Amino acid sequence: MILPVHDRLRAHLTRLLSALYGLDEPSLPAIALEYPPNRDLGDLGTPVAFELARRLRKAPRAIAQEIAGAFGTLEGIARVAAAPNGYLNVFLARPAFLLDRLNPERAELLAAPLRDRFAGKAIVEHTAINPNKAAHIGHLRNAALGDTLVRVLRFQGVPVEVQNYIDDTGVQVADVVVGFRVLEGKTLDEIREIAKAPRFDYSCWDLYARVTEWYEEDKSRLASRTETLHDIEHGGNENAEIGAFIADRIVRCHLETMARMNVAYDLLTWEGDILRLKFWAQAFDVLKASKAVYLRTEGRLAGCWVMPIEEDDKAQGPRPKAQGSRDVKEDEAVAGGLQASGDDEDEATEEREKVIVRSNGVVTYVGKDIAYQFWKLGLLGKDFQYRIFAQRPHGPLWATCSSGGRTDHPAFGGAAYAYNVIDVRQSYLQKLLKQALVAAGHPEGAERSHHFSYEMVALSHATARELGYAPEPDSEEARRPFVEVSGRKGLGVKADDLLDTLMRKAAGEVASRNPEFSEAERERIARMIGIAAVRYFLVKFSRGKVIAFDLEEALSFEGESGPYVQYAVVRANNIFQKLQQREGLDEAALLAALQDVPPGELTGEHGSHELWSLVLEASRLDEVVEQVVRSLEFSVLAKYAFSLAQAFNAFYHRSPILNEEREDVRRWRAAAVIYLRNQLARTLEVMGIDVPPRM
RNA sequence: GCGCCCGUAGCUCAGUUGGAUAGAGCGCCGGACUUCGAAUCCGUAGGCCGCAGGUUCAAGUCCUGCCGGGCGCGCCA
Repeated sequence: MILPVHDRLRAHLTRLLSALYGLDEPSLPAIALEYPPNRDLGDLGTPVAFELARRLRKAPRAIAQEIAGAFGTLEGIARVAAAPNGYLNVFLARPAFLLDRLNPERAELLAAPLRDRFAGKAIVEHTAINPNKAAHIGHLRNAALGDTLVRVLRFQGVPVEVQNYIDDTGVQVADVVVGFRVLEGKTLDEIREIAKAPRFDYSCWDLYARVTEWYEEDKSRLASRTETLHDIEHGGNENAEIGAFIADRIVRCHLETMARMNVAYDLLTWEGDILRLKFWAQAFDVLKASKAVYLRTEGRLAGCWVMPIEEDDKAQGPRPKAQGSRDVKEDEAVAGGLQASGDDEDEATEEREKVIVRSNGVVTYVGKDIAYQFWKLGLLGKDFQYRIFAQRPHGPLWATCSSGGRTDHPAFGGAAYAYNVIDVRQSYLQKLLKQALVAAGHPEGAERSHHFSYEMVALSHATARELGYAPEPDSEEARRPFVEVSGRKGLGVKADDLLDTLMRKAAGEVASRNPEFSEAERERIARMIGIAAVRYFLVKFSRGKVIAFDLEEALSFEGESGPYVQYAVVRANNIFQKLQQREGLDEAALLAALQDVPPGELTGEHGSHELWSLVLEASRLDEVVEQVVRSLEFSVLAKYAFSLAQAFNAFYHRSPILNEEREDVRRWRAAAVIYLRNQLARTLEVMGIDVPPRM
């Protein structure tokens, strides 16, 4: 870890600057720390002298020299130097730096001061797939980002509660119910039978596409959707029972899929429970009391409870589009109110308002979400009941329920921070959520609510073609850079298909290199490699970028990929296996004797800083994680893992470790590689990627 | 119309508290396996960082305007 060094150095420089120039701390510039382009210049550097130049009326170089001259001594710092261009560069005490980090007790001491920076629990909500069909590649992006967020927060010591929101009462479930009952004429018992076959979610995927087609052939058929939806909302009838059954089974399929990706949850929150437990009524009281919403008595919104939308956004001309839940836009509206009235020009001057409760008394989607968000932050004054949804090796998976819950559940909700991992198309709604919090007198709640937004996954033309989809040669679709996924049309790469393909390919690669492996061993390792490939792929792009998913590219195990990083760790591990075999020397024994070995290889006396560069770079994981949490940009983490692996591979190729003849050199190299391997494995863990024993 | 996002090498993308010489993968071309594993490594070629202004000691990064593309804006969810 490098952050303790940053902190110590900043504190020292701050004291130094105020003593040297009589500047009081608040007026000091922030001390930026960076890494000089090469280790000859230094290990850390700061341009602080540039910032002070004007104020002190001195040349940056002179300031840097003064600081260097007055620097004194600081634990862990070997020396400082003023560069001719004005940078102040710092050289670390290299052997101590590495030894500290290889000693668990010392490392613990170093990390301790950074531990208590975060107070309170964070809730991360992710995945939230409509429980009516199989998960697809877009859902995998959500889960991979969400789960990585969970892992980086936990890395920092933040207690995290992972929630998966299940929209069991929405149109999409209703559509599949219509499919089974009306198109297929099935009863609940028959559906139960169908669901016993593997991959029930796949059958629903196809059925859902067929229902959509069926609606399109004759719009009057949408009446059965409306009727079914009504039944589901009210409960106590066969449609509701079927809907509940389907949602339950599909959620179990989704959980299996996500488990394959090393993704797990603490709690499933069901929309049905939010309705049944009248969370909304509670939130509504709060909003009314704080005047955040009010009843419209005239105009076209007469009879609606509305929330004023502040800010400059005077959007008009609504364009009909999406429907669905968290994973909205994949299913475009097929019918029903497709024509916007478009005759409200005369009301252009009217203040913008968002309807929260319709004139018929039914709450909108935003309303339910507001109630949920209030609960997440402990501002609702109401709680769910809880049941155990499934048993897992590491403990039960809990789900909300409306009655008959258990008393021995952990405390859920009431978090200090809430992260909602939902794609960018929901930005508007997420903004309203924060506004509602502010309006209800909880600005700090809004502060602590984060919409983790990301762009969608589309398909490359090549991959769409492979799936049997070819746009009209001269159409607009054909000219676009990618093809949009559509649950409605059933066009998309199913998550399990992708995972199957990846693991099959990985198994082939493993078999060709390790023919002696048992089938079980091969499959186990292939699984780890497959996961590494998808998870790395989904996280390496910045979140604001549309991924044009290309199967061939995702299947690559070479170059910048998850398996590349795994390979580096596996090779490093092999070195130490050999060390044990050849010399009977284990890692602990090797490290124990290190203190007395001349450290020339590490300090650069042998003419190269390469080994030290590896150590320094490997130590930056905590800094990278901090940057990742600050920016919520995980591509940084992926690039870090890759560049570290790359640096190791290059080093490994050039410099013998076990076969090095000079004893001291061999030992320091081995020590540095141990540290690098530990850090790289840790980095992979934060990305949800395992390290195979061999590959 | 208004808001948000994207525009960097042939392709796909990093570069997200403004800092020292703009990077990687893929692809192309050429090299390295009797050595700790070639899922690897080394080398060559490839750039008005969309355009134009501005701020700054310093701009791919911040500000303004424009161009091109995507998304969003409902008594849907």
